[in-house]
Order: sequence, then structure tokens, then C-alpha cells
Amino acid sequence: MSTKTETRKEEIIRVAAKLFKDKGYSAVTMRDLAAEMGIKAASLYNHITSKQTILQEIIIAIAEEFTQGMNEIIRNDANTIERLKQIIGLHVRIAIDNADGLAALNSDWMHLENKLDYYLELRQNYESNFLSVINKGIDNNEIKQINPDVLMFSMLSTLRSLYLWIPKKGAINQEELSNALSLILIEGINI
Amino acid sequence: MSTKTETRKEEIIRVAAKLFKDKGYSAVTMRDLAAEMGIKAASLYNHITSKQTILQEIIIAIAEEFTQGMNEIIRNDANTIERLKQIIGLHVRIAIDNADGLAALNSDWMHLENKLDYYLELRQNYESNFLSVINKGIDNNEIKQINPDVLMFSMLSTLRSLYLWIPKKGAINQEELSNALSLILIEGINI
DNA sequence: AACACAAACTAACAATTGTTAGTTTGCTCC
DNA sequence: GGAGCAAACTAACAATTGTTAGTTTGTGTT
Repeated sequence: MSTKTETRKEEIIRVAAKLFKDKGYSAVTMRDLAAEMGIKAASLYNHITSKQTILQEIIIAIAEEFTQGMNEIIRNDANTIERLKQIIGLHVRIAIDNADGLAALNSDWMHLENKLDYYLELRQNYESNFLSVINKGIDNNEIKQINPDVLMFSMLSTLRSLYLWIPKKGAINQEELSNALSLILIEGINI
Repeated sequence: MSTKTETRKEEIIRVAAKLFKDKGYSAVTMRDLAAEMGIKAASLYNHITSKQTILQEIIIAIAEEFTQGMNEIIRNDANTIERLKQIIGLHVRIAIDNADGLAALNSDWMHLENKLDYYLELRQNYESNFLSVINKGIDNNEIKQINPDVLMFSMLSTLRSLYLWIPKKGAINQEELSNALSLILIEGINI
């Protein structure tokens, strides 16, 4: 690890993400979170400012990670199949090192309040880039002529569900999972 | 329609499903639900017995619909590709005629309390049948040699997300969507 | 020994939660 | 016009919610 040791605040956020994953943001109380940390609810507020900002910090960090990853993929000059594989790799990587956070992003983004518009903007941008990769691939005859919306929906559905699946498998090989998914998601559309 | 006109209880459950879809079970209050119905919260209890049973009725009905549909597919003697298409059709059909309920099933099943074990049993059964269809297809050389778990996960992820996608499209042709999905989900694994 | 400071604590708050009890309203049928 | 009944209402409850204020504890530094 290159990061220094976890601060108390980071620890709270990490534990919160785990609880959010199991019961959802709304069903987790500050007393639940405190109990899991082994302290009283009021003590949490020495480190964080509100329940709401915990959710924001979890989700926005991941959303920006996706945005940055997609930007790098768009910026490079790989072909379509290669880019689709990079997108799969991006999702697998993030899902493996922050499955709990991803759960919150997928299930509780609608409770973001302040940061909701910003989140939706990032997501819209991400999907728009994804779609342009697919469209370019179709135009260039690199992939089959398939309804681009349905294709993106199908791929994204699988990739967004990764967090549900990864914890079930023991030590997963990131490379291996990436390849297995590429096979299933891409082989069928490859020309 | 073959069913008689909706009872007040059914109307409450339908409206509840819509609210659950938007905010999640825990975030919807009985006062929210009452307001949407144009009445006071206490009045709801003339028709339903608790918030919890509303959730149960929504989810269990759908889960049993899936169970029954899968049983019919298992019982018939179609080949593997045909059966996979039938499974896709089953999901599309249910998603189209009860998108809101499906949202609750997918997002709020963990709040089922009493009925949680029963739900998990139905789901386990469903997935076990799904997997056996895939495994038989591999054994008989009807589909490619792919990791069966990854394949089922990928297909189920897409099918389970249908409810998110269907409302966006205007009047969707059930047949059409079924076929487009079959193309994407099956063409790649067909031999 | 005194200080500084992070991090825990106790006590309390105002608001919101699901739900119950008992009452009123309005329609239908004799 | 009165009986029956579904479906709304008002009022209230005990519990739980996120959060604040002020205080204590413990550890390391001067």
C-alpha cells in the first residue's frame, strides 16, 4: 500500500459503506454505525459532519474514479474491442477494491441531496462516452450492427452488478475475472 | 383486462411499489404513501395491516411468478437455446407488467423480515434451475464451454436490471425487446 | 507537573416514525 | 328514514431518528 494508515474518519466511512451495502443508507442509523465502531453515536460527530456527507464522500469518490478512468480510455487510441476490454477492466478493478462503496453508489445515489446533480452529471457523461465508443465501433465495422442502447444497457448491467458477485468468490484474480467477462460480453458482438 | 377492477388495497400496494422504486422501502413513510393516495396515514390501516406486509405482498407475488415460470420452462422439452430464450422472455414479460414491483424485489428484499427465508428459498431454487439449464447445454455441446457461474451471473444481471430500463423507453414491444436481448445475450455463446 | 489535543463520553433536543383507538362521513339497500 | 358498511377522519402514543452542547478521559510533549 502506498497510502498512509487509515484515519479515524476514513475508518468510519469504510464501516458505513459496509453497513449501507447490507441494509441500505436509509435503514442504517447513526447508532448502528456507532455500535459497529464500538463507540456512541454522538462520538461519530468528532470526525464526520453528518450522515449525509458520509454518503456523499463514498459515492462521489467512486463516481470520479469512473470518470477519470473513462477519460483515459477515450483519450488513448486503442481500437473498439480493446477499449471495451479496458472498460470492463476498469469496472472489475473498482469493484474489487471497493465493493461496499459501489453498492452504495448503485443503490443509494438517489439520497445524495446536495450532490445529486453533480453525480447525475458524472454518470450522464460516463454513459455518453461509453455509447460513443460503441457507436464508433459499429461505424468502423469493428463490432456487429446491434442496437447500441441495448448493448450498453446489457454490458453496464453486468458491470454494475459486479459488486454483488465479487464478495462471494474467494480471492479473485482480477485479470482472470476481467478475461472471463470479456469473453462473455464481447465475444458475441465481435465480428 | 381479465381481472376485475382494482380494490383499494391493491391500489395502495401498487402506489407503494411506485414510491419504493423511487426512494427505497426504508425511505418511504406511511405518510408519504397516504399523501400519494390523497388520504391520511391512519386511513391506510383500514386496508392493509402494516408497512411490512405491503412489501411482502409486492415481492412474494413476483418471486412466485418467477418460480412458476421457471418450473414450466424446466418441465418442457425444448433445447437449451430455446429454454434460455424462454427465460429471457419470462423476465421481459414480468418487467414490463410490473416494473415497480421488480424494483422493490431487487432493492428491498433484505427488509422482508418474516418472509425473508421463504424469498431466499425461492431465489435459490430459481438460480439452481437456471444453472442446470446452462450446464445441460454445455454437456450437450449446445453452447460454448464457458464458466457457467459467470454466464448465469452476466445474464441475470442484465435481466434483473430490466426494470430500470423499460420505463425509459416509450411503448415497448415485448417481443422486440425479447429478441434484441436474445441476440446480445445468446448469440455470443451459441456454437 | 502542566499543557495540548484527539477522541471518547453523558444528556438532551425536536422531529419523525409506524401504529392504535375511537369517531364521522357518505353511500346503498331494505 | 334507518340499518349496514366501507372508508375516511382526528388525536394521540411510544419509540426512534439525526444532531448539538458541554464534559471527561487518556496519551504524548514540553
